[in-house]
Amino acid sequence: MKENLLQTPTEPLLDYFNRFIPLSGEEKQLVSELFKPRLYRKRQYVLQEGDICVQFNFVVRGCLRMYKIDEKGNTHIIQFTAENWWLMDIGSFHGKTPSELNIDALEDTMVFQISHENLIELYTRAPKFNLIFRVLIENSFVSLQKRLLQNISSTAEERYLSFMQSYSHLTNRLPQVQMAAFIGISPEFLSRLRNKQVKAKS
Amino acid sequence: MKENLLQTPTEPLLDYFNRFIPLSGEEKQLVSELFKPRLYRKRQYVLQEGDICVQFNFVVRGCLRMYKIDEKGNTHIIQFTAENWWLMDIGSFHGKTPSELNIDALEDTMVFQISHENLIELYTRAPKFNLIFRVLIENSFVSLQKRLLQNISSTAEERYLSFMQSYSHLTNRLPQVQMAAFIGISPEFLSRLRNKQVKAKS
DNA sequence: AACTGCATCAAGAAATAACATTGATCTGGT
DNA sequence: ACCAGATCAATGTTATTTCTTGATGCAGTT
Repeated sequence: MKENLLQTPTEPLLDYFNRFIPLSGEEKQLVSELFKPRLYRKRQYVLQEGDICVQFNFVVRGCLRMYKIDEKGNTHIIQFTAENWWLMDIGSFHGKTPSELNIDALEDTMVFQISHENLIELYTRAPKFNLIFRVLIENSFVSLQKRLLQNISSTAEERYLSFMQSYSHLTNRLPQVQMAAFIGISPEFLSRLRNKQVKAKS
Repeated sequence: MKENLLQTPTEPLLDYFNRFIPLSGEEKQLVSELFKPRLYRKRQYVLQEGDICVQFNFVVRGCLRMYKIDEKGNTHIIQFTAENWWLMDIGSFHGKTPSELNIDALEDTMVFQISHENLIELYTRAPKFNLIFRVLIENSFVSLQKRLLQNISSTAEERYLSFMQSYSHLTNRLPQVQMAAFIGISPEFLSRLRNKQVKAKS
């Protein structure tokens, strides 16, 4: 019957920032005030197509996915986000426009969220965060570009191998259907690829 | 990979109102405009402690539960809501104050929701709904009172038996853990009670 | 025309998670 | 000392999710 949770202080988040640049007491205080904890359960939507993305999310534990569903009903995963990473639909968040993407939880997931409004306040009252978030975005940008390149230049098998390398921390946590939707192949074909790998090794 | 849904018209809701008091075409129109369909999957939150309850929910199919988690982490279920019933945290809804309660789905559940704002509009443009919702609330109030009385005056076994009677339509649909949390006993003890009943009958 | 790289569909198998039962032991109130 | 009920741990039982496999199809190569 224990279903309690959510009573968590902002520590993991503060630790995260601190590893970036040490924060002053005041800044910590600000973070604690402006970020709100929230629990999403497996399969729960964090953002649904058509809604405006109004929260910037930091995952404390669990795992989220951001994806698009095409006209045929197929799911294409843009990003997995597990512990100590950020996620939102930047376009929708900054443009305040309806999102074409969905975000939902692959596991029970605890996040800290900051609203657009509060983020602006954070920037104003502690300009240091401009730097922090700039670096964050730059990192994300780089890995996005890398992935794009990967994608347009490789076969399914190559993409699979590369995924296994880059996401080694997630590969035994994610269902294969989800990996397939990330790599861009059918789950059945992924199953066959893995099979082949195993056989090749013996 | 098909994850589409939600294309339902407002019919079940209109039927429901119609059985109460026949609606005019205009009123039907209003209902269709102001209530929005929404699908919650099993275990998804409809309302989370600390949020303001901004929607009045009518369950079309599936089942919701409203509950409180106490300091020890124990869950106490206030209400189950299945087909053709209403659910929300009235206090939070009207007072626009953060709720102390949670609502989540015990099955995949389809609801029609009306926001506070739109409900006011509904009352203004079709005063007949004042009557309808008054009667609704009165009914709920009566059964709540009944339950309270039950609760303070009976042993676990009596409460169990009474539950089985009053909720006969739900008893083979709800997991026993949930019934236990409603009746206010441990799931183990509920299991023993049932066992006893079975034996008593033979 | 045949071959390669993938998709789709359907059916089972395997793994995991949710739920239920049972025994043992404990507790607070009569 | 007894009763109503809790708690803990182990085990059994379903369901649900995930994975694999075979059959078949199709669009581009070769």
